[in-house]
Amino acid sequence: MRDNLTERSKQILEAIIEDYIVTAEPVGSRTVSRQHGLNLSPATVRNVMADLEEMGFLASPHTSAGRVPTDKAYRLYVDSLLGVRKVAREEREEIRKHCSLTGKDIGEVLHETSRMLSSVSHYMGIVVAPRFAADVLRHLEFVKLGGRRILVILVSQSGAVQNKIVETTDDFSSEELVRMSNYLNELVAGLTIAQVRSRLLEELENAKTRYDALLSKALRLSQQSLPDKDSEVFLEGQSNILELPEFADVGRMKEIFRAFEEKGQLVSLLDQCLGAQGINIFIGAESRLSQMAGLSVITSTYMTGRNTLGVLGVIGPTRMGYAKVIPIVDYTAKMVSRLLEME
Amino acid sequence: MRDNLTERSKQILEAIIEDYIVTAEPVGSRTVSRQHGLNLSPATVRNVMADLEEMGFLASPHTSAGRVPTDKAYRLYVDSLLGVRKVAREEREEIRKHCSLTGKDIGEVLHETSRMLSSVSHYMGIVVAPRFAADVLRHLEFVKLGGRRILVILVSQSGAVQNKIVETTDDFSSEELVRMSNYLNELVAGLTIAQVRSRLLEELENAKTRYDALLSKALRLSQQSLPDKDSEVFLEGQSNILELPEFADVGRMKEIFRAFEEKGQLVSLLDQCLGAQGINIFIGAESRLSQMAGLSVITSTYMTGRNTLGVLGVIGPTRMGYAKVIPIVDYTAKMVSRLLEME
DNA sequence: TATTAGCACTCACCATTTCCGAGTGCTAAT
DNA sequence: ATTAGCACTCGGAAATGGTGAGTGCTAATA
Repeated sequence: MRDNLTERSKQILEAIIEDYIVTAEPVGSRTVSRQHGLNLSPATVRNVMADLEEMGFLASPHTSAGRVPTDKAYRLYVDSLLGVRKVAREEREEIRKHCSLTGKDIGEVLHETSRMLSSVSHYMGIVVAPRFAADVLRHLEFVKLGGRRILVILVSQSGAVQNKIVETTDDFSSEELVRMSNYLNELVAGLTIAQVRSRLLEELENAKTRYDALLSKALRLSQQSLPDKDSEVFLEGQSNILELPEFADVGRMKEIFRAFEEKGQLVSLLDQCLGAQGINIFIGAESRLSQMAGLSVITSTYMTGRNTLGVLGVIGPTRMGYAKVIPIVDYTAKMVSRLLEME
Repeated sequence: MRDNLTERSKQILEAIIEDYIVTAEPVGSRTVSRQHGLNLSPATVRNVMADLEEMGFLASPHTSAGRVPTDKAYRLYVDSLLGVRKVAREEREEIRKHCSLTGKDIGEVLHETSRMLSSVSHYMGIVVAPRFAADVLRHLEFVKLGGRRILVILVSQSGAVQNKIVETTDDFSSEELVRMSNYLNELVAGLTIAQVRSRLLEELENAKTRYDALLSKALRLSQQSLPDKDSEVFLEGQSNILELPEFADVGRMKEIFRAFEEKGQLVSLLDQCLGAQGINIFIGAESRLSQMAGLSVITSTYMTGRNTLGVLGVIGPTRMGYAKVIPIVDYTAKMVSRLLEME
């Protein structure tokens, strides 16, 4: 038996995967031969299964258990076996009805999206907020707080807001602050936050401004508030995966929760998807993170125009209901994109 | 034996509690008689223990196990047995070094505080952000986003920022938006957000503004953006409690995580502490929440001047290291208060 | 009278054993 | 090429028995 699979073995593999997805139990030859249309005796199925195991698509936990699909099997499954399904009507409803902007801020919208993804998929929903630094600065404002504290507010094109408190040595008047922000708004109009950063540096060197004390202070002030915080991640529905039998073991559980508490790794994993547009799937150990063993991630990017903003998706067990979840993620990404469109 | 405890039985109870706090194992009479200064035979200790059990301070999991302190025992312990300790030097260090404001926003500061509480205490840290509505509005601003979308930015006295996207039917020019915000800033100067709300309504009725289309639109616009979101909660260190032996059971685990995913209940529990200044302790079932069985909460309020802002604290098992954690929470609350002071 | 030693008893916990059946791989028959 | 038949494997549940920490009671002791 060569490495290319016959039609039949594909069908059997698919049957095993689909059975395992719902039962989470090793699948035996009887089961396959019985429930699925293909009329084959258990013995025949066993032969095929032995081949599939040799090719690395199946594994047996021990001699007298059934077979379990490997990551390789899931990969094949999502790449070629899986028929593309549409989003079910109720799911579509639930996604749609959550889409509204008025009265919320961007963060809230993304947070809710993550919650929605988790509740529709019954796994974990994850949304990575746009990198602020990559966005175009729309508006900048200084607000005087008590004492020597100044609040710097940055608004990006897409409506994201960042604010930072800065403590100054000088005591600026409100009028000075207004003048400063007018000056700066003009200086940086239309630049991305990242560009603003270098623009400020340039300007600091500039002979003209060097002799205007107020302006150069303004430059310094805004510079202090530019360091970007790490991108926000919204991860919801962690309790959903507590229900899964494969994580009933407390040790495994701990490991996963520890991993998710440190959002950084998660971000760098999902950042890899930023480049590739559309649906992206990591199965189990494919991502190099050992903590992801047994977990799969389905992501898609959301964007305005041709500008990719961020990544959203669902994290579940490798035996996730791909056929159902993939369309959900896809549809959600599209809806969020449309929602954030600021023509 | 009447309900008032002799000095000796108090000592024994204390010994049992403290032993149980570190071991998480039922404490037997041998153990008590051996390690603690009071020279008593196991038999004597047993007699006392039997009394304490009858009085409801101890419970036996089963005949041949030691005794376990009840919630009532912990209550007595924190109220009268426990000597007030100071914060250890290293802990104080760790708390202090985290206290800085520059380059962060309020949310970030509180989030970090929660993380810090969890890492210092080794339980969960929790911080409830100030109710925005109770704070005085400092500044209000409209920023035009693409299309018919307007971003409303509200800045409170204490430096908290809320922003909301509002979709309008009219297409305002930037100049109009500036005029509108000037008008409104003047109108609501010095009022709390809650007061602003009613002030806006009043003004909408007002004859003067009724005939100025722009102004009345401004009023409606800002009104739309006032509905407060539920107060933010920062809960960190959930994985810490995964380590605790009493939650090794998966069922218990699930329950707790489910409870914490729904932050609402947590908030309403902690809101009860807003009134009472200073340290506040809930032990196990004292809070009416069934999910809190086995958990205790130590909280304190943080404030600027005599204005209570919010609540922060630590959530741990009932057998928490009270002697260590209480001072930590107390000290942290003071530091955060000082940090947010905006003279 | 308060404390303590002694002792019989209880019961969770651990390790061991036993048993069962689902599932396999092989071989021979179709 | 497929399938029936069969011996074999091995995890997991249930039954068994021993161990020891801990108890409550009683009688001796200071």
